[in-house]
Amino acid sequence: MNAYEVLKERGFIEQLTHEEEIKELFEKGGVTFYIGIDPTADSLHVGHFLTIMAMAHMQRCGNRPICLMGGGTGMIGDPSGKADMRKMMTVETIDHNVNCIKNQLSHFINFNEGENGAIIANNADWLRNLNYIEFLREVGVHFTVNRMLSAECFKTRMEKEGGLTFLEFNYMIMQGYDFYELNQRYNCVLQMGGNDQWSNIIAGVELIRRKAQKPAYGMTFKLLTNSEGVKMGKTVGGAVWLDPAKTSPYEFYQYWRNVGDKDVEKCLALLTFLPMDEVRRLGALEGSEINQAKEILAFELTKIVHGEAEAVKAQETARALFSKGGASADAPSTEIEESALEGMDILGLLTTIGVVPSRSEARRAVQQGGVKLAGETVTDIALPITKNLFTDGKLMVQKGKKVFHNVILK
RNA sequence: GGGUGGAUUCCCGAGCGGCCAAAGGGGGCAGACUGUAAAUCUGUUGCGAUAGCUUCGAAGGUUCGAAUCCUUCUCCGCCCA
Repeated sequence: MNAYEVLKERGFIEQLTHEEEIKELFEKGGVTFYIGIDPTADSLHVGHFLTIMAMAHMQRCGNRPICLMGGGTGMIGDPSGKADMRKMMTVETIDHNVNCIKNQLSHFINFNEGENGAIIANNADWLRNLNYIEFLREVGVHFTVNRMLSAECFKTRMEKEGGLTFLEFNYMIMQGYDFYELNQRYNCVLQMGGNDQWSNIIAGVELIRRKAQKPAYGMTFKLLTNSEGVKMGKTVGGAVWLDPAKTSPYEFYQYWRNVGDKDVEKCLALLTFLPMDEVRRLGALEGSEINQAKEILAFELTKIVHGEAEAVKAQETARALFSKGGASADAPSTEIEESALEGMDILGLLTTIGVVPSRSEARRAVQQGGVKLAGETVTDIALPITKNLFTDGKLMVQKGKKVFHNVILK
């Protein structure tokens, strides 16, 4: 199967600039393509992961990926689909983030020397030293404001009150220029990205075609949304990160274990390497059977991101906590000095281990019957925490149905 | 630069000088029902020990009393140039 067929079958593709030509291109293989990543944080998150999977599939089919770090464009901030202007980032933060992300990428993409070993590029290399006048003459001439204004990606910002600054308006041209540079340097002919990148991608395709008189193509992926159309990979606490220090493998596993029934098949197809026959079989499971599919999804995905050992651990922990009344040594845990128990009540315990943010909230949880110690529901909001509640120096605290926390006595 | 409107608790959004910790919705949390799903229903949603304390862009002021009135400042929208 060539890359086009793989991506098509798994449901990645949203839009293509030149469908037939792209198909032909992929049949031949050996395509150099790029995906841009903005260094807005020091870790990648689930949103990026979808594009990384696409990149991995592409590479497996014999194409050469370029990961373009937005060290230069990051200084502007992509306004696509954003309701508000982004905070400006300092060069130091951007460079720091670029390094962290580079490191993470190497877990998923093969950067070894070789025919289709991936390349890391950073647009800071050519964008930060641009000369304004020169740039306007060389690149600016190829864009009409009329056309830019009609771009979908500015739409929200044109209608919203905050407006669109000139700085951000230029983002599209910058990204278009990136594609041109990569085309010149590496003969990169295809840009891929999330569907929110469509306008930016077209800008590059058109620039190359006009300025260099060479073919160039673009492809966008479906955004990872759930059946209600809400972007996935977001929790109240923020994004679901790939960095285990930001989102622990257990939390990561649990996020996928809890996806909605309707989203399982899509996630399996897009986020794992399981063969499509298997994906379809799992997605067709009905009723409580679908839980098997969710376990597999969570396991496979955790395995890709955090490695097999962590995935096994997360799965075992989850099984133990949810089936056997909740005892697992690998649950999230906090160590407490024995002396700290002095005068501590249940509310104090809940806040110190961080399962609730305040004593008020802890009280509510207890009053509503949502707190269990070692499987026993707590009814007394003033319950003192003493050593004899612990078994072998451990106490399993449960808040609600899904939050488990081990307290370990030191 | 001129005119004008606005800034309210996580978000949107009501708010008569006292009955406002502040309506309503969303979201969150907890409970019931379940399959660690969805939908639904119930409760809850500033901090705190009941007391009490600190909130309504910021700082002052008027008043027994202010989110509500006045002054200055900051930010933002709209209109005109």
